[in-house]
Amino acid sequence: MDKVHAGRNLTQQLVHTLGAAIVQGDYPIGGGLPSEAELCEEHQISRSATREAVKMLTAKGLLASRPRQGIRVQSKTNWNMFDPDVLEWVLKGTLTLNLLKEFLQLRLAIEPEASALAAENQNLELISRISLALKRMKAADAGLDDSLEADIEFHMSILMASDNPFYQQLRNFIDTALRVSIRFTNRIKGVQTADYSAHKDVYDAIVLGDTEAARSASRHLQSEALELIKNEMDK
Amino acid sequence: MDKVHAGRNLTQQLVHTLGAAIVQGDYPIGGGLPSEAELCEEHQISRSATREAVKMLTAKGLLASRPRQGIRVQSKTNWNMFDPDVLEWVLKGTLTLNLLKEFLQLRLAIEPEASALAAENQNLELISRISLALKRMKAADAGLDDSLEADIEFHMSILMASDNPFYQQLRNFIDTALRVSIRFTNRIKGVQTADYSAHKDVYDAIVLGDTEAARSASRHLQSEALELIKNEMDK
DNA sequence: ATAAGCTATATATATGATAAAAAAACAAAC
DNA sequence: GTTTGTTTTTTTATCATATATATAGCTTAT
Repeated sequence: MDKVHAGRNLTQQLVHTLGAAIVQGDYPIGGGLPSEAELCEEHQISRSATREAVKMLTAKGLLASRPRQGIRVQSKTNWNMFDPDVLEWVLKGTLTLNLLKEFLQLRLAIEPEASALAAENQNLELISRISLALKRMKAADAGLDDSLEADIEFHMSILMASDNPFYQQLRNFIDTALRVSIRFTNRIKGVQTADYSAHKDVYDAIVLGDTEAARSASRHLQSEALELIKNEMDK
Repeated sequence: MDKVHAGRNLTQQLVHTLGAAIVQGDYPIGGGLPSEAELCEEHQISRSATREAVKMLTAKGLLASRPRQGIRVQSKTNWNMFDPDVLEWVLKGTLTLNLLKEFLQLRLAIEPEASALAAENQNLELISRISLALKRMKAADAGLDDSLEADIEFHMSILMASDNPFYQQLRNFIDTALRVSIRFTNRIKGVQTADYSAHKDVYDAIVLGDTEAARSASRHLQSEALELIKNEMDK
């Protein structure tokens, strides 16, 4: 069995194989994929499984199919970039400094506002999770915990504390992106441990209920990372 | 033929019927849907069509299915809220002032930053589209164009001008949400025509390349709408 | 009591046949 | 010669049925 797809059923295997291939540009946008029958041939699976995979990719905005016209790759503007699968394919397939920059430009919008909401709402239970994540970061500095996991946990708990389902839904999105892009950012500079105090600033502002300070501390944290990438791109 | 679903094939009809029903809470979260076979019975369609619909809803994060366990509704945190279909079902099915507030809290993060990026990038071709939308808004004030369409076009063109694929991808999302929620916001106060000058402020700052002014003008525009909702909720 | 094995039942997969849709080729009318 | 209407053809869409596989719950051996 294909180790990459272990644990998945045939349909899901094909979804991931095709999804990654499409995003990587193996099939021309607007142009056609192999026909249903040819896909069965190529991948040696039944029409049911093939059709179900195509339908799932259609649901994610990557494909469209019509009789006589075949299966076509949709234009990029139709791709559900916020679908964790699609995002993962995009990041793994075409990760560049420029894409990383664009991702950070989005976080620069999201996280400061989420922090501000967290400060405003004062949901103590959700805020305590931020505190725990911060402790994990400190422990990671001392080599007692995983730095990446602690960092992710911190940012996830902020999104949760916003108490807004739209921000909360972005957890999967940011989680996926952080995991994929971390090797990139870490390679550039000693990012992982240097910014504990910057993270603490965000937490402190949230605990105090200082909306404006939370927004600004979080913005500071994000824009530093963004500047790092921009500098790297200028080289 | 069911007029609501005209023009769609059977699979897509079932996707929308089930999607709307799930989001509205017709089926218990975590609990089960009718079995595959029962769904065929109920909707009088074949297993292929039924399975393909279930797979599409699975791709959107609403369902999960396993042998012997059946088809289950996923918890809300797994729903791809940024999928235009899901968003439409959520907004149409459960639109409340609170949900509208949460949506505006997200726009408050996105649009100011998109405006800032637009000002920074100075992509003249994309910026000219904002100008056209603004002209349409003015025309709409004089009854010569559709107010809602012009307003949507304005906000879409700003997202495009950000020149960032993640922001651009939010076009579908914000487009859907604006269309559904407009009857709500219009009902509250004379929102539609009053804010031409506020929109123009955003455009002017972008044209001048004044990043900070663009952010702040856009933020002002969004937060006014948010305050309106909050006041309404306090009544 | 616990773990290995069995059973029942749901989805997963395979395959054949038919329907419907739409592009392309063709024919007719003007 | 261009337009308009019709037929052809190809592809997906749908249906029906058979088989495989996975798993929750039960059974049984130890």
